[in-house]
Amino acid sequence: MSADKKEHIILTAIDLFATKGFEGTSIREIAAAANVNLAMINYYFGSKEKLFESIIEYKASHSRVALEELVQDTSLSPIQKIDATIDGYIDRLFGHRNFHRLIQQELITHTRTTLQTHIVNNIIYPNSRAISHIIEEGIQKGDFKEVDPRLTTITLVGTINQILLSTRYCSKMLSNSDDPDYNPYEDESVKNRVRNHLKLLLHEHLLKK
Amino acid sequence: MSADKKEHIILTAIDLFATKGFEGTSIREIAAAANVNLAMINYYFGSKEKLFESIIEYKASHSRVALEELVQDTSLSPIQKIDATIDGYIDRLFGHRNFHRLIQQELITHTRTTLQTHIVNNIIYPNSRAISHIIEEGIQKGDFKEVDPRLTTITLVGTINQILLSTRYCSKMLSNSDDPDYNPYEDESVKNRVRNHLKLLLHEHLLKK
Amino acid sequence: MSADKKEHIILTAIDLFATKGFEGTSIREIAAAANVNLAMINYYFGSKEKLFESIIEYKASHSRVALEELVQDTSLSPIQKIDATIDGYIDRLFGHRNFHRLIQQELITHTRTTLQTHIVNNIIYPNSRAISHIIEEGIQKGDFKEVDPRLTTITLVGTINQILLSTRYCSKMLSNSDDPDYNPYEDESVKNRVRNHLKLLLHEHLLKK
Amino acid sequence: MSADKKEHIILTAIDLFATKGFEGTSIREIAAAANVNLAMINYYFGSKEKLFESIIEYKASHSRVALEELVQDTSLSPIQKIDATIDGYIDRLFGHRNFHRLIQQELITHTRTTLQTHIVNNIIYPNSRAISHIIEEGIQKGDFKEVDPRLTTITLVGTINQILLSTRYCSKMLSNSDDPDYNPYEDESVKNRVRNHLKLLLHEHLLKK
DNA sequence: GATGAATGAGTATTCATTCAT
DNA sequence: GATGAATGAATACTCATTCAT
Repeated sequence: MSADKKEHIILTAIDLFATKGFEGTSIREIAAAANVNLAMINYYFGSKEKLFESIIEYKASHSRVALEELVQDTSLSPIQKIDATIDGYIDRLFGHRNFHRLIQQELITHTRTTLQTHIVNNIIYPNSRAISHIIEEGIQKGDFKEVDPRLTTITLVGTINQILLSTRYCSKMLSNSDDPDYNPYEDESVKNRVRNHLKLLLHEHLLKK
Repeated sequence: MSADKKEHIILTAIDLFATKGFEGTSIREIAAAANVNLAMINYYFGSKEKLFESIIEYKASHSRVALEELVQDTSLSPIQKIDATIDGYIDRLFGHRNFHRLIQQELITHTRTTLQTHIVNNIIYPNSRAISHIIEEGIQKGDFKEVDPRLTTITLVGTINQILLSTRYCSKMLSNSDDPDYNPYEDESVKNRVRNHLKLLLHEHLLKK
Repeated sequence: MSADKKEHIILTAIDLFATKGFEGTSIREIAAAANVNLAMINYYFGSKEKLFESIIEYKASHSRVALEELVQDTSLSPIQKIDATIDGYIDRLFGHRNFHRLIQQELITHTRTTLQTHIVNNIIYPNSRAISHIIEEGIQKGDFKEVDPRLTTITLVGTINQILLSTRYCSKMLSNSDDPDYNPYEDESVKNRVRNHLKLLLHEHLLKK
Repeated sequence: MSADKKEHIILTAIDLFATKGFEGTSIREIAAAANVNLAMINYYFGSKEKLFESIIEYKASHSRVALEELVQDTSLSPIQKIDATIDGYIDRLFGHRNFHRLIQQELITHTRTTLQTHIVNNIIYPNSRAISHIIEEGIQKGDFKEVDPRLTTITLVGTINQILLSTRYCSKMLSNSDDPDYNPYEDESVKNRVRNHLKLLLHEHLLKK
């Protein structure tokens, strides 16, 4: 099968899984939505579960986070790294919100434990730890106050996740909108507002006066 | 059927739905786990979906949030209300984390739109709005800075949600533990740490110097 | 489900499995032939494999062989026991030839090893050993010659099995018939011929002159 | 395709079919085990069923039984022919037991009727009839008693078949062994024992005193 | 001639739900 | 009111086979 077709199936599956959940999506639906033969999905991915794993793998390799490099960049001050992290996170997660929701769902439930361990150990935790390292570096350098680096990281990540959690909730909270067609994640003013809020919040929390 | 039995089924279902997702849980499993007849669940709740709605309803009525009252309490200052909110949220959500995860799952996915609208409109949004009101009150009174009340609310709620998201992630982040049997949510030191972090964070963010 | 219906399914399945093999028979076919709902078979037997096991169990309990008693019967001489065994075997196996073929198929193939072990250890081997015991008793008593008891048993059992193996082969060999509708197993003259042959053969082989 | 490759596929298929049955074996498995392309099997043999037929054909032509010649050999007495038959059968069938089991399976079940007819008419029955002819010749010559030639043949063939039926049964009966790795068919002492038993048995049965 | 890719029809099994009692 | 039995529709998956290259 062409790599294109494989990618097409994966992208289709991400949207469906994100929208209806893993168990709530049948490979029939995926096949229909991707306009490919039902048997081919099993033929090429092996099983529904392996398709899921392929999605994780695909995304992990295609949207590799630049956080590690950021941590080791010596040309930036800690607070500049925090700002860059906020900007990068918002751009990336808002853009890939369906995949992000997929991951969130997988983390909430306790089925497929080994896959979950993989996601935490190789995707989620490394990112969070990188942010924590930046904060620890700032503390060490004397730029930042003696905050709780892990919980500060969780606040940063959690704020964005809370926004991405539900379109409906986000629309109501940030735009007072009940319009089901309004997409707050592609509204630049919303993104800017989130960026400013997080930067303000973390500057106050981290920087010594 | 006795109300007790009904409650028993609901509590059993919450745990299963939270752990395996709505579509990932069969009413057979619920019947077996609750030790009741399979047909009885349909007989009393009507359908699997209606059982889900009953869970929402039951929880909404049994753990009604005291936030509305808090907002209107004139004996407390805004920052005292914020502190009380943090304490209350942590206690309540950590204690009912399975139901909370259930709600989160429902919000992430887009199936059962009307139920989701119900949850957002009647449970999640009112709570968030109440917190926002407290912040707005603090701004109006001149106690708080001119922050973004909605996003500050989202930070408060999102931080706790991020912690509740995944036991595994939480254990690694807050206790450096890979032990699958360790339950961070019943570790008082973890709860205290979260409380202190959030209060420090929000005091800095909200209070004028 | 009524025991009758369960039995009906089992009897239908025996015929189909015997005719088309285990993997060659679908539970769809069984359901159709037994005129029951497809899902009910899985509902009551658990799986196709468990249905197979139920067949074994059912037959084992319904056609318990009287061989053990025969062995310990002190009123009969060893050669009388051999004759009784021949008569009993022919009647029973000719009558239940489809179940018998089922067992044979299961023994030839090496799938479902544990079930096969069960069949050999609990059904086939005990019967053969009982016959061997009779022969050993005859040798010990001085009635029989010093033959190989195990191989003599195999000859007895193998002769009958060879006849039951294939209707077509049996018809050609014993009746010179190519008529596909002719059933040699319900032809009394065939049964008699087999009985006489086996008795003559074994008398010569076993009895001292 | 080279004849070698074709033969390789056939030999691989014999083992798989014998072990797991015709319907229990997929051509995918055969392709994988023979290390050839899946499509090639269909391409060269036409279909799974035709592959089966090719196996029959291949074996029939490669292990053509010398029985016909034996019958017409005038230099041997009837009892010498019987002895030669016993020796030849044991050697050949023990050596090709997988192919033999394949044939047995095909005879037990009633699927593929025309193929079965072919096997009976062209392979099994001619062999059995040849043996019967030897016996009839012995009777005619006055060497043998007036036994039932057909049933005596069945006893000869049936005894060997019963031994070949199941490794497990054979091991338990002839070696009191439960060791799954023990192969009684390559144990020379077992073969000798069978030879001696059959010769003794048939000499007594056939030869006039 | 040989084969990777594709597919329609099939498999066993599980599901939520209904119904007769 | 309560429940064992039953069922139609769906599930993931596998199959032998075909076909374009």
